[in-house]
Amino acid sequence: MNIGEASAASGLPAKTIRYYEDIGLVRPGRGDNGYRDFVESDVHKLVFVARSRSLGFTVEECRHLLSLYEDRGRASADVKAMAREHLARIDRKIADLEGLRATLGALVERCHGDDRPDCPILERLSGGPAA
Amino acid sequence: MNIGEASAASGLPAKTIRYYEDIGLVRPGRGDNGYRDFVESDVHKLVFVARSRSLGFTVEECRHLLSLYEDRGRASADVKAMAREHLARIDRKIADLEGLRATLGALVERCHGDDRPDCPILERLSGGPAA
DNA sequence: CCTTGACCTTCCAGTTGCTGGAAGCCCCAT
DNA sequence: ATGGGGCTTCCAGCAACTGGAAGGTCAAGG
Repeated sequence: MNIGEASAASGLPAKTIRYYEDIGLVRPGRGDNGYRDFVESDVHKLVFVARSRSLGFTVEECRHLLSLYEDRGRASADVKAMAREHLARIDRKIADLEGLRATLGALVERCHGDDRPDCPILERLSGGPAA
Repeated sequence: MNIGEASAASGLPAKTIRYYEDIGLVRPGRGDNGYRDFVESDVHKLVFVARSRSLGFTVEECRHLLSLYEDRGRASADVKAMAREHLARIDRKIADLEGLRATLGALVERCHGDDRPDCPILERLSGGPAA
């Protein structure tokens, strides 16, 4: 199948699929006309990568997960370890964002937000105590 | 003062300060030797930008905040609106991450993580119902 | 047979926000 | 004058695509 169908089947833009080929995530065959030719297993891989990406794994992690997936004898412990690491990253990110949210939220609350020029947000950014 | 001192005073790497000059966030003067010459107000701006960035504003937003800050007659409503928008973005991001966390956390829980090859995480990535 | 339009190809550039490194001045102390 | 820092510029690269230009291919309609 052509890249357009592969795109429809996987939900990934054609551009992205070409990019994934560039970096060696998929290796579709080629027809006589030079068009890429995707078989079922290629599409399967694309879906796998799309799902992994949507869970926030980096492309390199996807590559790794893919290789684990294709290694029929691999241990699930490897996968679990990666997933756990990723989970920890997510938790850190959430914590960071919640800190931000608290700080910024407090500033927004204190800003009266009318047409007067004094503004606690700018004051804090400019010179107030950090954090 | 030289870029090194400005860096120490603002907490930003010299490289970053040069970059900020490149994109027009600061415009330090120059000495006869070609060295950048930062005055107090330049450092002040750098600190302002550093704080805004650390609150997660994009560089373009920092530029905007800076111009609002320098406009003595601006309305605090403008600032508040930007901050609120940013707050909404943060909230969306947190929600996304929490969704991820839930999905991935559930998968990790269900993965026994030993040396057997079957793994619910890979199964989900490969073909299970999409989140 | 020719044209039209959709689809495919490659390659180059741009995005965001820096960061690293190379090559080459400059300044100060010994 | 020599050494070691600090300063300058410019070029490249990170992630993960995305947009666009220039051109080849294919199927349908007239």
